[in-house]
Amino acid sequence: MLTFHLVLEQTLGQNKRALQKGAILKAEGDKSQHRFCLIEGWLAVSKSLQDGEQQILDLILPGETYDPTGVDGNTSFVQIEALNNVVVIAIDTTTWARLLQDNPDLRHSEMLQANAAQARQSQRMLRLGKSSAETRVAYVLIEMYLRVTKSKPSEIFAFHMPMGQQQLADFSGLSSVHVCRTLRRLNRQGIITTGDHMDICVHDVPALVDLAGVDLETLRNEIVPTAA
Amino acid sequence: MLTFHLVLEQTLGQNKRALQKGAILKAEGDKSQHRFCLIEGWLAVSKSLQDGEQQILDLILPGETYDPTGVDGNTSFVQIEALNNVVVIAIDTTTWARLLQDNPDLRHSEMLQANAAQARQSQRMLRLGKSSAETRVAYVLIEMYLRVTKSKPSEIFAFHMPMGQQQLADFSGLSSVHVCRTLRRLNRQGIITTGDHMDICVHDVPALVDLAGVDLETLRNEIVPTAA
DNA sequence: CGTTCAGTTGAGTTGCTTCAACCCGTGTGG
DNA sequence: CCACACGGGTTGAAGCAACTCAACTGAACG
Repeated sequence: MLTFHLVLEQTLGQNKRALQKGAILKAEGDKSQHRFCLIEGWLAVSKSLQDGEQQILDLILPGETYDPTGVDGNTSFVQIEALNNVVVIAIDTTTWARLLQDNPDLRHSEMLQANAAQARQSQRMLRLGKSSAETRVAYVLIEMYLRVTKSKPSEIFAFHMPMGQQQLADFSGLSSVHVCRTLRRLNRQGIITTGDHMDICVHDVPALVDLAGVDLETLRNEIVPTAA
Repeated sequence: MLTFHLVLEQTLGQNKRALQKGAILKAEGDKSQHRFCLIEGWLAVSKSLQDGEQQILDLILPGETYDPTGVDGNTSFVQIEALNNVVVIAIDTTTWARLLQDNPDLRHSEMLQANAAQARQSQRMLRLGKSSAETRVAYVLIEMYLRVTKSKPSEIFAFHMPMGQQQLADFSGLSSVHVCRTLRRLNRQGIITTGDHMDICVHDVPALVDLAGVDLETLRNEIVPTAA
């Protein structure tokens, strides 16, 4: 991951773009496709039905990359939104390919990243299809907990998610009202406390892990690419 | 796709394996990872909760490939099951990498394939999170219709899915009972007819497409890699 | 001080699930 | 050849989890 930052900052620092919270990411160049490399802030990748309902497919954290290109190599079928103020580097795909070619470490780390993303998506899909609201919310909290604290000492059980309850709802496939209730219930049971604007503090990790229906270490290996 | 078959048959025909309906695919070699290339039959990639509930994440059709490798490059976090009698070729990952290296066409087609798979998964996730049972079932039917008939003349509106209602339920995130009801309703409305063991015949494509909440041609471009 | 917007809570509704019974085609053993 | 069990699909009845609608709160902001 460090490698990643260094390489990019050095070679492509000039392509850096800062975007306000709520901004929609679009490739700027006319037709050329881009891969987005996130330096700061969070992105949400989402897709929506014609009736306006949207589902957040994945969240992207600093140090990760994303390419919204569709099959036809032209249209993008997803929407990317900045959840807070972000800094991204947009690299057109041919340049990116060259970078990968030249830098085995980057190639390796990107592969791990892709595998992890796939695993996360599978986990969420499983819960979307077969789990209760409580499990879905608990799982999202655990996943984000693991991803946020991946490099930090693991005694910290508090983190911040820059998103509202509506967005958490769009991520976990629930209504915002029900997300609220569920969060409140977890609060009352003393499992977590929620602070200003999605500051999450997990008090009872085992309980939350249990609700989420996961094994913490197994999930970490599956989902967080650092370890490998 | 044809390229794909030819290349593989020629170079790796000896690794072919035939498996009975219901068999679980496992890498056979001790520790080495494999990519599975499906020649005949259908595969289901699934994941399950500890309580036994399982979600089918994707279906794999002849001509497609799948690599179940997890982040740690060791454990697989998904299960692969043969939905009917299948023939697969298992290629260990280093050989596969060499194949990709040497064969630009294969590389290209695999990239399209991967994009399409990603797009399909996004579509399903969207519906899993935000849609009614009717929409989910209709979408699955449309998706499989497009994938099955991709190369065939598009006047054929009938196809076969080698899976039971329980499996369709695991795929669409519903109970088997409700899948049954939904299918029955579509029958009564004259939109489809279901025959022996999941023979699907679509009579009113526009209606089904409408229920699924998609545009047929847009979806085809997004999901079926042949066109590009 | 009024407006706005996210979060919270209650009340009522509904879509899907669960449970259970039943049907029917297939296979199997007496 | 019949009897029987078995598994998948079908249908009804009842329950419940999550949704919608709507009202209220409180913080943020002009």
